Amino acid sequence: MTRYWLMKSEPTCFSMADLEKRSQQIEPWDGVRNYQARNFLQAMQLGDLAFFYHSSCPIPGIAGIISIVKRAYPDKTALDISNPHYDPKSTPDKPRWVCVDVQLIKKFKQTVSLAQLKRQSIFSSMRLLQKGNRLSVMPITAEEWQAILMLV
DNA sequence: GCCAACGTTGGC
DNA sequence: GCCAACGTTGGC
Repeated sequence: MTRYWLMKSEPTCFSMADLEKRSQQIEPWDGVRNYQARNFLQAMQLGDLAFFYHSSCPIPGIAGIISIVKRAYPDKTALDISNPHYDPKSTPDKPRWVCVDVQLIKKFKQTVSLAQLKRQSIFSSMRLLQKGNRLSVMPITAEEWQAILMLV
């Protein structure tokens, strides 16, 4: 059974438009440095779908749909001392962080904005809208997924 | 730039 | 194990 997720990225760092330009429109989703988010990455199955969310930008919101095309594997950026996400506590023997590969499925013509989601009470229970929520990877229910697609 | 909320660190 | 201090996230 397909499961649904939401994955955040700051577009100045990596955007939907960036993914669109990649070879085969596939990219490792790396740099996650939060244990709860990491555990969600590890739970992802091939073919799971996710919303690509743009954060910390003029119009925060969902920019499109991506698919998990490679299950969790060690995140090499944690071992690279020159990488901003370098973590000295992660080692090749005991990698602490993981990434998955994602592939572009659909880029929305217009972002489904956070403001739009907030306008409808059906979304108020979403983890994304909970006060103080900062998780960069989170599950979405099938109902939430379908309801958001109606806004595209 | 501000600030609330959260996670992590480290002293005790 | 507690908790204050600090760094980060992310909307506004």
